[in-house]
Amino acid sequence: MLKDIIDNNENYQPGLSIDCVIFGFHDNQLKVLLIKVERANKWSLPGGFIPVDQDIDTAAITVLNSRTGVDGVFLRQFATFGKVDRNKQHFDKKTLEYLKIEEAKGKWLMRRFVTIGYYALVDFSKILPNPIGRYEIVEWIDHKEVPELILDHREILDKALDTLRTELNLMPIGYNLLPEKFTIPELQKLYETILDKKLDRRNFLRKITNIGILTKLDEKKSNVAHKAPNLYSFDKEKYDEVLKNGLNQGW
Amino acid sequence: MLKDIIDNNENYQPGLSIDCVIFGFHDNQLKVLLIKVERANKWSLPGGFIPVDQDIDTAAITVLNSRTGVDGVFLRQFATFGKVDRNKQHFDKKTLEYLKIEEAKGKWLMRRFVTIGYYALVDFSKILPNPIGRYEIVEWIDHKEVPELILDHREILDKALDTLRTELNLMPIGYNLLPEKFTIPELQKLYETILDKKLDRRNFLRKITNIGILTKLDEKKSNVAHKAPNLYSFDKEKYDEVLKNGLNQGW
DNA sequence: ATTACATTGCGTCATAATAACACATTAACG
DNA sequence: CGTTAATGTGTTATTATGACGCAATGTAAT
Repeated sequence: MLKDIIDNNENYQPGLSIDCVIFGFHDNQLKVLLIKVERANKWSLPGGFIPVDQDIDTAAITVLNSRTGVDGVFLRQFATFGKVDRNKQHFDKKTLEYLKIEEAKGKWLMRRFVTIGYYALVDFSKILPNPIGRYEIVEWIDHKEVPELILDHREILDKALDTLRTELNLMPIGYNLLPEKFTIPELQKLYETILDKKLDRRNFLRKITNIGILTKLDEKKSNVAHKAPNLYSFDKEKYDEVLKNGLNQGW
Repeated sequence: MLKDIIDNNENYQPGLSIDCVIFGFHDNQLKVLLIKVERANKWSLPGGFIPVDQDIDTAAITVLNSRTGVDGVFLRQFATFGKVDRNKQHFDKKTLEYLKIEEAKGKWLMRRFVTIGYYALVDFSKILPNPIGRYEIVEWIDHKEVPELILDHREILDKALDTLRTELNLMPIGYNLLPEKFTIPELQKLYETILDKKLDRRNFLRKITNIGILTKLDEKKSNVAHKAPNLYSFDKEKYDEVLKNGLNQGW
């Protein structure tokens, strides 16, 4: 991958990259898909470069798809990061030597890269994290236990989560993060996890059902301790409508 | 400006630009600062390039400042635009010939540029639109009467307005768009203009004052037809607090 | 079997926010 | 000096929200 880009850097948008914050939900935890290259001791967000003949949104889809195998999911640009020194230490001379990249060829890697941040919401159960090459580790990590990340990836992740929190007030969420059938308590946990605060069960039920995007199924969750909760699914049509028009108009 | 960039394109971030949507409010109209180069028959958003030794936010401030003379105002990144063909027609061979740019030197201008969009809110009365060079026309234009724009600038403008509308529900607005002293009806007109819908006077007053960011002055607007409205100012401290914490939490 | 217990489902009530509207007040103007 | 077109203040009905109570349900311990 990197070799391809170095040998053919004319084919890629110079000085630009894409980084994806891929969110999943599992075990009542909001997880983030992170990548570790064996030689490094820090993790990073899955990212990539932009072919000159692709829209940036298309390039983002490619990044997401190459790591998760899924497409057609929720993927949204949220911010672009371009501090002067954001990748100063990343591709320095030492690293180039380590990677056996000729200095002339790798010089452009040492310049400042501006990166466009996208965040994705995916169904954890449908994803098989996909390492590219032998030396790469791809893992879901609880967003509360994210280790040190390279460059400004921590800032990017924080901003993504912040955006998600804000957009939670403007749009419905869950369709892309939960399996097809789910319970209200599960959906509530998702909200609580993202917002990092407790919500009242009863008020949550009222508010979420009032939106009119849920279909109550004639089926209960099985194999659970205590009272079996009812299963729900999203009414895709109404969900998409609300997603388009937004909720909580305000004015 | 362009000549400087062509001669020293090593000093600028390649393939990247910045475009600013600068909003002002005057005569009950939401105005946008647009630029027309004499040779062209289309208008464009004020934009610029990114020096390799500057943060992108800093470069955006520079663009805003060079056209308006103001700084320290509200300036916010809202989206990045990078469709493959977004500047296909802009710097084609013909244009390079017209501008007397050698093809070798101008070649990089013909490639796809990705542009980072910022929007600014400024006090109309404090701005003297500032043309750079003799052949440039800078003008405030009512957002409802914006003529044809170059490239995808129409899309950028629309997205900026859309973002502003959404953020109106999340933050207070007006401090940067209105003069120091203003009336409630003026503030309401601002909201109505941005949202493009009528609001009820009495409900607006209640809601806006309940936010707790307004100071009622012991002074009335003079020289007005009909009953003289009271003057208000923003309580900067409380305003900034709300701006930071947001309003309409939702969940 | 019976009981304890954690969790779900449904409901209540007080309070706050919102939408729709009535009426008095003010200043310019003919 | 009354008309007119604004502003300022208040009222009411409806809806949304926040804080709870209590019964129902299924698991697990006795």
